[in-house]
Amino acid sequence: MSDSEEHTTDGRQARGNKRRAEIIDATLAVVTRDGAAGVTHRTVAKQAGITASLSTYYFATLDALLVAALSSVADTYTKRIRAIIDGPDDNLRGLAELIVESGGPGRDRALAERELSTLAARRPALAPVARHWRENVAELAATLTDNPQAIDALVAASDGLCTAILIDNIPADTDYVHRVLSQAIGTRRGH
Amino acid sequence: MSDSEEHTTDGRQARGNKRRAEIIDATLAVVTRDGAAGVTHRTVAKQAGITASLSTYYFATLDALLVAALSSVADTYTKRIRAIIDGPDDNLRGLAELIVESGGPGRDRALAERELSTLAARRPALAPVARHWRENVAELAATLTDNPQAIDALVAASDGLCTAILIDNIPADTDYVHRVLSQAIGTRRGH
DNA sequence: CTGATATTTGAACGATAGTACAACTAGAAC
DNA sequence: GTTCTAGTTGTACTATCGTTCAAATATCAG
Repeated sequence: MSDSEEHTTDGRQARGNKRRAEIIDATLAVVTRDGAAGVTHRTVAKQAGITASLSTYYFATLDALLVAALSSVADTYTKRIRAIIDGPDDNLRGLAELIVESGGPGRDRALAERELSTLAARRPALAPVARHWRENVAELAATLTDNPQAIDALVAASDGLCTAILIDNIPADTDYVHRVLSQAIGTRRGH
Repeated sequence: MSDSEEHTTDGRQARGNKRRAEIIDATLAVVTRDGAAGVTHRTVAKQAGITASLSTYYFATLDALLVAALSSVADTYTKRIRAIIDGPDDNLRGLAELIVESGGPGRDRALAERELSTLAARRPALAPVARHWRENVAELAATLTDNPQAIDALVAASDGLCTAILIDNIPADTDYVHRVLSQAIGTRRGH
């Protein structure tokens, strides 16, 4: 935020944006705890420590709220994956670390992303947002290989690994996840 | 059903089981249309052409109904995958065909399975059921390779591919899916 | 036939939801 | 200061929900 913006911005706009973000955070907390089905204006308001009227003031319909919250998760992932791609470290390992976060600090994010793609399966309008994650992972994969099948396999495996971690089907262990990803993309052969 | 069972079975039991199955089918239809969140005794009853009281008679709580419906999907997948393993054809291709069904005749089933695993991420009691799919696919993979990473990569990729098909991110095409699976398991090298 | 049991139906309760709306407060511009 | 606009609050409506319960009907066994 440049200085010029700071002096000309209506303070109420900033307040509104901050409040909007708080509501979205609260929504994601509710999604994590109760699933997308648990998101109501009242549950979110309570979680955010505000009145339900405020929630409806900022998000006119429950639908708008849900879409905004879930879309914000897609944005977060985009940023994270971009950072991995642009960073100095091994992209595949970075991806493995991101996936492993699904079992820890990134659990709410992973759950929300999952709710989004599940919702998108029934709501074509949401599909583009849901595809972001895949597109981002595909972009990262393209830095590792130019084989289309390998790229697609890595994208699919990444998704499946997140789910497996969410349901405690596999260990949230970076080395393990890295090995599976390597297998999928073809840089590791078991025998 | 053997003859002896037919002569000794209380007709009311059969009626009840049939009704129970109808209600579960209606539930899955509602899941497909509106998601798990759309499942209420009333919506299911309407879908099944019965009264809501009947729905609550057979499934005492909404939770019991949801769990039963989603679990039945896991059973269906188990049977299908078992049939592929036991069948005469190529297991990997059979798996590809099963995955491709997610975009067509098996869409409701795939959606329900997805709702189940999403629910299971928040409900540890459901996790064992949600893991069935994975365990079944892993068993099928074990007929193709004994490399643990390859097995895990195939399981993860299968899951991810189903999702991608559900959100129209990839073509529901058997050859394509088969190629990606082959890549993941390591039987195909791009170059 | 009677008594037991399974199935079916409808009414109703308390709770919660989405949403609408009006009044009030706060911030900004002139 | 006044006027406009954004933010905040509380009330209330209609609708739906999960669940409970009792009555009626159908099926089965003796």
